[in-house]
Amino acid sequence: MGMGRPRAFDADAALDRAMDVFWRHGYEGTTIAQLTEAMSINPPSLYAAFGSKEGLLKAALDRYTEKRDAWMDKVLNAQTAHEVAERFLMEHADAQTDPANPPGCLLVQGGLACGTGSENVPFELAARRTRTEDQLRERFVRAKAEHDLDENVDPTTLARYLSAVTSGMCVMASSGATRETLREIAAVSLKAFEEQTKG
Amino acid sequence: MGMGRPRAFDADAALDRAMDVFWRHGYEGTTIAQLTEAMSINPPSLYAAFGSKEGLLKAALDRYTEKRDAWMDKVLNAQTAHEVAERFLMEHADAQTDPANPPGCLLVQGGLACGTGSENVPFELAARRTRTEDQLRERFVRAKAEHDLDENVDPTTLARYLSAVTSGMCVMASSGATRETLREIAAVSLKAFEEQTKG
DNA sequence: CCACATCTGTAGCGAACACTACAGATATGT
DNA sequence: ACATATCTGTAGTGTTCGCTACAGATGTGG
Repeated sequence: MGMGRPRAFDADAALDRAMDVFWRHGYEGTTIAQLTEAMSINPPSLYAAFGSKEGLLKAALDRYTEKRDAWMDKVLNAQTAHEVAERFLMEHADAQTDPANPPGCLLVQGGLACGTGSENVPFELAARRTRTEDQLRERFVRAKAEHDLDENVDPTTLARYLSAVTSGMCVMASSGATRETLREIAAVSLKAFEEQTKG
Repeated sequence: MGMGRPRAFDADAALDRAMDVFWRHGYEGTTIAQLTEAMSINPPSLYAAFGSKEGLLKAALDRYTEKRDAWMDKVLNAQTAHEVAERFLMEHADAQTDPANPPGCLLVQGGLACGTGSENVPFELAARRTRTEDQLRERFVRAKAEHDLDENVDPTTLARYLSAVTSGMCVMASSGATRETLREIAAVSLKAFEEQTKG
């Protein structure tokens, strides 16, 4: 018994293309026709590989998360909590205005509110955002253990604050905010972080 | 010559219903069927009154902006710039978690990224967000003239920062953040504001 | 070289979409 | 009371949506 005809396209490259479309148009604003064209495959290939439109999104999100984890490693490996916050904010400002990608972040532009039948999509995106928040919190917990952060600092609050600011930057990036504008916001936020970690 | 049969529904009440649907499902996630059911009218009445789905959204946004302006007046009439920022942040935390409305804010949940043919929608929402930002900036310009804010403070930066934070709060509200969580974020942001206005 | 398993491309499926034609209802102005 | 103008409800329109049946292509294992 044979093993069948091999796939004629690279799944990861195709996912990168799909990611871009979802990112630019949101989940519900994206059509299968746009996806198949961007991925240079036909619908049956898409459905054989990913199951459904939502399955494709999840696969794209998995790939997005992979890349993001690698990126977060760089951020989290900074020496101090302050430097973690600084890198996190500034790298976000740059990433969200990187001309190689659509503005903002897939986890926000992908869809905050969806229609009946796609209720799972905002939930899925939120779970990935929470992941980042958790990674930050864990890092700040460690910083407390290392006496890098003060005793009375709440890692959860810090992580939530940074997460909120970068999500807000996504919204502004989607309406054309420049890299400089986002960096300005990041700089102000960093001062808040400093102030918070002193008190 | 007669003036025709009068409209049998209240347009403003219908707009409030439409607003809720757009807010909860986003522009593209909302169907005409959902709208007509929520508004308790039939499609021809909707189209006679508002022209199109996008026309209805704009009318709903106009009504939303009206209410928001009244709300912003209360905020902007605070005595000091610091109190303006405090009210703005805290009222946002409360409004975005008001059980009477869907979580977040129509201007964000409505749709950051839309499909081909609806490119105008994110633009329209962004314009309304910019309006709020402009109102804040003008208020901070005044605060500078009144020597309430220091000479070297940039009103644009302050307004952008507050706008970014509240937009970020919208994202978090959409994934179930509680009022207390948002207030915590608002409190941290306010410290940033204080720090920024000192330096 | 052959049986088989899987992929590819064409072509199109039913359902849901935004939107509207039309006929009847209900007001106004004279 | 009557002509007119606009609204309402029913019942659709054409289009696009996500998705798939099917036949031919292309590989593997024996």
